[in-house]
Amino acid sequence: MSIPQKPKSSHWADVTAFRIIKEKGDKPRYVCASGITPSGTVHIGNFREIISVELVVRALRDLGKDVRFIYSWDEYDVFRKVPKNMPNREDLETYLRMPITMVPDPWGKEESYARANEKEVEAILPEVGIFPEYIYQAKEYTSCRYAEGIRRALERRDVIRRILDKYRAEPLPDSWWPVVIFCASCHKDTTTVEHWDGAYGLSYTCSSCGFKEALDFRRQGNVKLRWRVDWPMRWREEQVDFEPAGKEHHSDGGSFDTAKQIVREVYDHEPPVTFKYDFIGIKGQGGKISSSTGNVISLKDVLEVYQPEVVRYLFAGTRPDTEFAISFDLDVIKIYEDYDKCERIYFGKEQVDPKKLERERRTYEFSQVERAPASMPLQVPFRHMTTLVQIYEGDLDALMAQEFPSVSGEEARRLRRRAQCAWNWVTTYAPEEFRFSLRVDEETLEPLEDSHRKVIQRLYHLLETEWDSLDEARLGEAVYAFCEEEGLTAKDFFPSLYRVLLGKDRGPRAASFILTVGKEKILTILGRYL
RNA sequence: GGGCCGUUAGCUCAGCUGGUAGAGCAGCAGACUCUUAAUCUGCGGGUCGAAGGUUCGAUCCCUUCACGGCUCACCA
Repeated sequence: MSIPQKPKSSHWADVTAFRIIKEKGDKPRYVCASGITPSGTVHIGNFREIISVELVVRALRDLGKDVRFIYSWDEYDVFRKVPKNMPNREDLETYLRMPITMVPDPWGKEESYARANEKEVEAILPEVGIFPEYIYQAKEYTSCRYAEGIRRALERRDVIRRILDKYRAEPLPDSWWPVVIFCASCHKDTTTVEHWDGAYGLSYTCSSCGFKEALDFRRQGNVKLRWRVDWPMRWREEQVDFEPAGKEHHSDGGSFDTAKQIVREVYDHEPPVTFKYDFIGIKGQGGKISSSTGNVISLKDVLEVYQPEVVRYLFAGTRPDTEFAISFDLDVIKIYEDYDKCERIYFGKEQVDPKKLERERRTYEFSQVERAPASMPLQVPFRHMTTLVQIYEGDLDALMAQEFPSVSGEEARRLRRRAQCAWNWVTTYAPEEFRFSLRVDEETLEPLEDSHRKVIQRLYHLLETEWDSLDEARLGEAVYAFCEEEGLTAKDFFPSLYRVLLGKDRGPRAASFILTVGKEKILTILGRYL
């Protein structure tokens, strides 16, 4: 197609896309890769890798480029230890040293431990609009796809050793090989290479079961390259143009660094364009995650509180090399406000200086699961949503039907999702002051002094007769007037009102709250005090 | 020891194709005879870690230094 003169915007994903085209040249197709080892629950930190790639993929596609987006499950890897958050830990221990694809699923649903971890991710990525092509490395290895790559590594093992030794405290021993062999009999990696025939033949012995054999790795797939060699080999195999990596891989002597050297000196190929991404912290979560995932925060957990667009916004709006924390505390409200503001800017409802405009618009586009809506969706602030959702006691169907009867389609889906998140947040993470439940079905009466009861009664009559003409200000004034006439101050009275409505001394701003709750429910409750 | 990243208003941070700094919260003042991160309006001016350099001009580029943090030196 063509090589653009400058990035589409100053957004980091556009800048990276521009770099890829500039460094790799004008290609009919670009390969962007991501990958992790499913050796445990895939957490939100791992998610940063895949969404970072996805954003760059989008940026390239927005430039009219054809992109292959691959996600490698590096699952032909040894089961080293049993993670703390797994069930049936003792059973799992039997499988230590085997590839994680041969360890059973501790939940007993999937074909393997690796697959169970993979499935969880694959099932949820579509929710945030991410659709990579998955590559299962155990399948690739066991089908002997990488035989040539393995042979090359064996041939140049001295080169590899020299590269790795530059950074090691202890040089690799003479007996070191760039491969790991899983015993064909007991499946463990406790094997020692005895001999390499200079081509495709390897012989080994297993210290666990005593098994020994000579194999041809063009026909037998239990030989794999060690991580630091495997990565560069696959760069060439898939012709990868772009792949980011965590900061731990990016320092000198880190695996990305050595892979860069190995791909050049062993595989005669250029490394992909890259950047490093920082870790993700968690804030205000306080160990409230369900026991099924232990203390590991996964994308699923984040989606309980943040609607998909906002999750994307979090990552799209932060430079990858910056560490940030995902909050589960009061900051959630602020994050939603920021997203809504970005949305308003995108739709021209809020003015911002031209420099920021371009970036904000792009961030909004990148935040969308599919594409940006044609017109601005109805915005219901998260804070307000927490009130609504509690009035309806989590009944989202009723909430949607009664509060937003005219909203439909995608707009309704987003709103409903936000309502669900608000409910989850209120019930799980919000501070106690945020929670309430209307005493619609609670028949027990609060003991009230006469003057307080009188104000309640007068309020009842006012609401009954003039509901349709009341607004927040008028209602507020009226309540105050009633108090004064009964010789009460607002400060004295309001706790009673809240006890009557919610069974506690405090609650959301009274006037707007009453109007939001609705005539029927309010009169039901207040009517008990007539 | 190597590498990387920070150091900007009280706090949390934006600002990164160089043109003498912004936002939120806090704070202060006023409005509202209501209350949860509760409403409205106005205000506040920080040697942009330090010292050099490049430039007509640097928070933004280069060098050095000081703090703080992360990471590799085992595996993946």
